[in-house]
Amino acid sequence: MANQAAGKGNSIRACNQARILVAAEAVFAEAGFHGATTASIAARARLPKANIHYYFGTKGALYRAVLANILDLWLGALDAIDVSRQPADALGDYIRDKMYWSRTRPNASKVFANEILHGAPQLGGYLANELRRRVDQKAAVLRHWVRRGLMDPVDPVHLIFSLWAMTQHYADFEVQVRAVLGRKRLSDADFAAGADTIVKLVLDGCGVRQGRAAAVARARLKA
Amino acid sequence: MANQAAGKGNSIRACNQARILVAAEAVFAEAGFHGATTASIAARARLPKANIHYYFGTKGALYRAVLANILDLWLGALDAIDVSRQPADALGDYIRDKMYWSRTRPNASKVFANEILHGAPQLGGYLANELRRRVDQKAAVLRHWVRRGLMDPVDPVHLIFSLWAMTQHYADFEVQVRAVLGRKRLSDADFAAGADTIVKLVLDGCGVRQGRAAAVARARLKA
DNA sequence: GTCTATATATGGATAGAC
DNA sequence: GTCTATCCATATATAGAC
Repeated sequence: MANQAAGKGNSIRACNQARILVAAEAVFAEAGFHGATTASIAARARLPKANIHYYFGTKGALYRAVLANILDLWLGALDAIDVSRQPADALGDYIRDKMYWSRTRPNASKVFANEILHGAPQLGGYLANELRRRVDQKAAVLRHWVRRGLMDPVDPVHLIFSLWAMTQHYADFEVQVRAVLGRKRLSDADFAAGADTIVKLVLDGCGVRQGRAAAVARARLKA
Repeated sequence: MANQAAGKGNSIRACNQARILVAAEAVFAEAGFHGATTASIAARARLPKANIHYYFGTKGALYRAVLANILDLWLGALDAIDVSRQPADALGDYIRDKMYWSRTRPNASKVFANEILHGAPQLGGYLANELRRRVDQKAAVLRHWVRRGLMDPVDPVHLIFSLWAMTQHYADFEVQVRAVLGRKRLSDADFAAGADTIVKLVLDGCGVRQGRAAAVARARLKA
């Protein structure tokens, strides 16, 4: 009887926790940490307010759980920038990947942006450690491509900042993008046009040599 | 007597209002609208809390006053993109101008970013009207340069989004930039390196023809 | 015109019934 | 394990003394 209750309880638990996390991400994205209320999160999750505290203890703990989910997403994205690949493919894929997340998970991007905007009180350690190390690795990859003559000498870390800025803009500043484009909702075509523009800016802006041009650059380096 | 009192009162009034506005911009930037408290704004302005309400009525009215100040700043920046100028100069100046504001008025940028991030409840009208019209004008200028062969065909509106995103990133995501660069404080040199990277990305990314190359492009168009 | 002291509302958190 | 009812801290706003 206890086991059955526990089994059923765990199932309800997992389901309710997931519902709360989804609702919380949306509410934190819309209103920020202080603007979000446990009542509004509960209402969106269609659960009584006390359940929020039952499952996550405090509003702060729930917020940290939402952030942890988002970091999992963010960590994977930089994988595209791999030294074994062609810079054009790697950078193009990374940009389109980030735009995919801006389109499909705008709330995740907004919660992250809000956290950074207000001084990263929860993520300070993550930025200074995991993220910094990861960016340093990817900067080394970009420097390698520069040395091999596959792209112009561009400051790799500032380039990465620009990649983040341009792609996340479509999630974080979505209201402004919609207003300026005169759209009620951003379409897939809008995101594609944005991605194309960013890819061209970055590939031409970094002087990325593709195909025959890359081969010529390699040959020149050997001579 | 009444005049003297009024004169003195107006002077104190102007001074206190200005102090409150400066303090409010900083607190709204750090904490967002809901996170900011009238008490913390008053403390930063070194005035009693009740003065905030005496001068601005409500917290919301004070917030709108801060936003209005920021829009004055923002409106001027796009002036650099003028049809009578060379695209390289215009785009370069615009980028360096925006970076200047990110460096010297990061709080203004953060308050604006926070407002947009959370759906622009106050600025929705401004975005759909003034800003949209202004972007449309500047997009026409960029299209003109494209037609004259001075730069590659690039979607002008998405290009403007990227310009905003890359430059404002250094104010809005300053904590992340600092953490990744391993700085306690961003130096003028850091901002200069960022600006140089963005200028190169944009000028080369848009295939902006300068000097002799521009003359060749013009000659080709005539032939 | 300035500021202290307070009214009122909201929201985070919890006790205790079911 | 779930939820109603309630406590208490915080924050906006104001009344009224100076």
